[in-house]
Amino acid sequence: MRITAQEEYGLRCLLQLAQQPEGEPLTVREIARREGLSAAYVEKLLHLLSRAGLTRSVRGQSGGYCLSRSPQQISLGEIIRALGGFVSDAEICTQFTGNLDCCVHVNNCGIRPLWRVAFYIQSMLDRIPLSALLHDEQKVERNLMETGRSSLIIV
Amino acid sequence: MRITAQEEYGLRCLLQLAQQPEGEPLTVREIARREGLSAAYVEKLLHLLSRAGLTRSVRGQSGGYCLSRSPQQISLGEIIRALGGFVSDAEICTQFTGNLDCCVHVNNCGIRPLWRVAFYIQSMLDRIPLSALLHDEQKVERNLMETGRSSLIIV
DNA sequence: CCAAAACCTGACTGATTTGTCAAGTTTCGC
DNA sequence: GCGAAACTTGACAAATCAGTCAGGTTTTGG
Repeated sequence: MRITAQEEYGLRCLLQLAQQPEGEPLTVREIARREGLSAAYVEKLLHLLSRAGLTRSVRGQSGGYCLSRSPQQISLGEIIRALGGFVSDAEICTQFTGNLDCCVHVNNCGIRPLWRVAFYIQSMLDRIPLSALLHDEQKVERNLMETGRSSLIIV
Repeated sequence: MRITAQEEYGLRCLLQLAQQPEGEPLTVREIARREGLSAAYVEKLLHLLSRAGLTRSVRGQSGGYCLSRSPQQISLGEIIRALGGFVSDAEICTQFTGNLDCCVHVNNCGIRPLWRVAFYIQSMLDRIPLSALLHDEQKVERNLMETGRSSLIIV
């Protein structure tokens, strides 16, 4: 249960784009410079994010990448999923690697409640917009810790 | 952001031990049989859990493994940490793999709020005891979904 | 006392994930 | 046009993780 490198760096790239004035693309090279990553890696991450519909590329000499929606309209959940993401409901108990043909606990699976916890976490992240991370740190943290489950949207 | 195989299978082993009558050890071979895993793998997992203080081994001919505390006193957070776990606060921004000497955003790091989200998730799991997963599935799910953040302890 | 049953441990292999490289294609300024 | 600057893409190498193996040590029943 950890945030992968790909998720972290992909999110950093998006945060750079989110700070950009609307409609002005940022080049891969510039993002790479600002984040201290290789241009090749940033390209790979942005390509992943573009395929997921979160970013838009502008080709040609004065091209670069933009967010395809405003930071308010992109959730952390979407981003995490685009970058390698959560296991989906359909995969549960089908990806079993043990040496039985199927999950031993088909009927009242002891592990399934754990998946429910995972989905709960996911739904929490679905309600936090990218814009929430742009604000001042203390404010974000305060909001996150004080608000209850149903008001996790930080804005 | 995914639950690793090690976390899932380790938790399964613990759930087997949790179903055992107090003080009666369960052998690795029996757990392996019930979960459809290899004995070698179960040994590895239980060894990890023992080093974290969650299980206790009894050597010798009629030995096996027990939980070292009751299922009520072991939290999912502890288990996940024992099995490979969360990044800890101290590691943040020191494990940066980019080509700059340190994190570009030292002062008001755009990524740190994401870590806060991770810690929030962790504190949520710290409040869910292993015993919560022993109950009937529907009940667990209902409890999880209906209760607010401050009452996530399912019992 | 000794053999069987159990745990203990570190090395090893295969699979997956990370991150790089290289050779494209597209666009635009001049 | 044409070359520079940008995105596109697939193959690849390195690092990490999952799971196995082999050879221990400890305990106990007979």
